[in-house]
Amino acid sequence: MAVETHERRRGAPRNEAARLAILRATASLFATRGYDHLTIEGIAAEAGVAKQTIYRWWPSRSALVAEALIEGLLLTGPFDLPDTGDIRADLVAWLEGLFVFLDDPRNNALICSLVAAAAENPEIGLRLNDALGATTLLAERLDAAVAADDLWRDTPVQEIGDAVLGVLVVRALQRTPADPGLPARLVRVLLRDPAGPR
Amino acid sequence: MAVETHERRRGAPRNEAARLAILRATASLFATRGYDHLTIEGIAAEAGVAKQTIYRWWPSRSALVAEALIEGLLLTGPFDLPDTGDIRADLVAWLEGLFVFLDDPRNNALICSLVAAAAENPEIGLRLNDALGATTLLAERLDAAVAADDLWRDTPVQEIGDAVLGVLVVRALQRTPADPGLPARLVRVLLRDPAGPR
Amino acid sequence: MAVETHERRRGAPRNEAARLAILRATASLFATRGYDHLTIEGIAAEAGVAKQTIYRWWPSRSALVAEALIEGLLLTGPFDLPDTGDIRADLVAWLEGLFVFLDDPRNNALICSLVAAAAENPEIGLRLNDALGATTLLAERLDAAVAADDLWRDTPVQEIGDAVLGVLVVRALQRTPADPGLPARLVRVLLRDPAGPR
Amino acid sequence: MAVETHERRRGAPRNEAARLAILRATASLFATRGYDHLTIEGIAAEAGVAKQTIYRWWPSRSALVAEALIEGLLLTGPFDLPDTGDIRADLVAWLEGLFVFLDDPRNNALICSLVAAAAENPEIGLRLNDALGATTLLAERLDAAVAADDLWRDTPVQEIGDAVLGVLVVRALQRTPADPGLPARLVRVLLRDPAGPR
DNA sequence: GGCTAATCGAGACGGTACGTCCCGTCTTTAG
DNA sequence: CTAAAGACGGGACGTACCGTCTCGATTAGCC
Repeated sequence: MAVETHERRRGAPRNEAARLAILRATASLFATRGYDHLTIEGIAAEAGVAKQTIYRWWPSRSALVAEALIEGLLLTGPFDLPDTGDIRADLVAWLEGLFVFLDDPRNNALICSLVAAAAENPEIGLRLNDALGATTLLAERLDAAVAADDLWRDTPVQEIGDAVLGVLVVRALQRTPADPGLPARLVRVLLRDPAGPR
Repeated sequence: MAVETHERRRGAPRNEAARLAILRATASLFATRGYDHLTIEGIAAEAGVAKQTIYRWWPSRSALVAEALIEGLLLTGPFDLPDTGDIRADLVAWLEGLFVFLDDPRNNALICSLVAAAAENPEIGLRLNDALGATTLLAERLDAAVAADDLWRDTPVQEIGDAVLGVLVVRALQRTPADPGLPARLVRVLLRDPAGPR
Repeated sequence: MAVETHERRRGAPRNEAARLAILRATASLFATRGYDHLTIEGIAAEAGVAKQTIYRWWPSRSALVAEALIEGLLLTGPFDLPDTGDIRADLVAWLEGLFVFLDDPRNNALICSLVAAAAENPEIGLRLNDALGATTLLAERLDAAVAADDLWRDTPVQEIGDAVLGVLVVRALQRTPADPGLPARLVRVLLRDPAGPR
Repeated sequence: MAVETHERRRGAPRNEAARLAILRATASLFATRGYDHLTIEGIAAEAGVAKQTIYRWWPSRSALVAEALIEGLLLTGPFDLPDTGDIRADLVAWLEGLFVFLDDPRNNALICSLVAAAAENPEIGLRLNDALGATTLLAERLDAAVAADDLWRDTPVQEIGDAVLGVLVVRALQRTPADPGLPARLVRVLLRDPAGPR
């Protein structure tokens, strides 16, 4: 019978309060100052912690950001994806919400900072989908729509998710405000209705 | 007309050799060391130039990168977009080339560095399209295809370009190698053939 | 004709005010806190100077102390060596002054700190003689006394100086207060009068 | 009558093996790395002991050195003081041995390290005499010589010992190699023969 | 030709953050 | 109660760059 022997190490165990304080300080400073300007010393000071305690558990600044992102401390999402039965209308509404979010320069800067962090740490790139809901919410909804025959059977759900996230990232990097028709046009491209106009 | 308004100042004129040496040093160090690790002092040393000469003409590190990008010193492209008459096949071939490019970790790192620089400087984000050919090449080709009735009249060319660039960026940030079918699936999503299977 | 071409280096010249502020801060902190507890960061802060400015010109903490010692910022001396014609009486008086100086714990600590610094940096050891006057004052006086036939012709002046300094150092390290007869006994040993008692 | 007053505490008794390992590690690291560079963590690692075990029994780094010195782990002496009947010749020979010892830079560094430790801890200063034999050996010999009427009755034995030790310390701090005549000149100063030349 | 103004190299400077080392204390498991 | 293990807050280390500045040297236009 597989007893969990769990060979307990000697010495004081890791201080969970310190870990949380560090991640929270990371999130707070990341949001207010951006990824550049985010310093280990600043985090340590904000968290009331010695620098070495950070270096003991995280190999880099970007790893801190990745963990804070995973813990949901960086992006408050999810951005609700409505379910009215019309998959295209729902998607347009969801994208409109995202573009409104991006219109606030502070949010735009937040996304840019996340992208900068992702450029240093692949894990952040991988988690960006989840964090913005492009994977969890969108993929589930698309899968359901495919199952309900609202979309073609061979719809490449993964690629659509990447494209949505990609457009968001690219527009965030360009700091161009979205024009009102953008969400609809995007949906028209990504979920082209076969009965649509030639 | 066209009077030489350029009111000639007194004193020594700007040293073009220094300007070029600086941009070349920027490009070289950017390619080898990445955007983080790119330092003004390093560029000055590599270019055999005083720091002040850099600060005199560029406001920031990212401005240097932007100018080097514009001058075509960072990305050797363009990645040729073939023209066989079949817009979808051409696009698939072009994307395959880009994903092969991204499969080399050094190129992937280069793109990530560019994205990191873009996160600091919107101009770099705007130039990324051009640099990767997503605007110039792709948009022209799509416009031509629309004109030739190979694509719907209302095809949102701009959005497709953003989506293509976005997918490339997102996959670069995730460092995931592309599977062989990806280019075809992407083209199927973005340029859905209305005569395709339901 | 030997013109002093004095090949002038380019770049800003060394800031003499900063140099002095650093040495003065060194002296001040050395006197108040002791050699251990003397930190580069503390000196930089006290002098209102960047750390790098210190590291640019001095290789180590002990080099700072050595230069401060040479500049006469550490020991206020000289401890006057009286000249009444009686070399032995003069020496006794001088030593009494030195032992009174050592009786103050702060002065004792100062000497111990200097010895600690000398243990790291030979130059400090070499300058200790001068700083305490054991070389300049004492040696001159002894030489004069030899010339005046008040001491044997073969009196090893250098060794007497070392012995005097050595006794002071050893007693400082032991923190033993000097008993009143010590100076006289020392002089009796070092400048034994041939007509003295057997 | 020798009652065992040593009120036996509860719990595990002090681990003598650990104590010895710590002192031996102290001595080893002190000899190889010097007093600065001697760290509690280094000693603990070398001795295979927890830091707390050191802090439980010794108040400071210098106390460790003091105890290692007392246990004879730091200086291998004694440097034999020959006894040929001629006190002056014996002393010259003994001093020559000491200066030869000091001529090896590693020994010189060892003495400097001891002096640095003494600057922090008076006890080490007090033990230095014993350790170098300046007290035990020299003082006994001088006392015997006085008793045998080879030296004046009022010879200040203590001061001569301090002077010898002092000269050694000062020359060690100056890192000046001794010239061949130094021991003889020192003995001439310290044990001046009244029948000597004027 | 002298004057003024700008550029350029070199590099000193005050400052910030880096990542590492070690301090002395505390907390846990083991004996 | 001792001991090994090791986490912790703290402080200083020596280094790397930042962006600004002060130099001497050079190169133009202007009187």
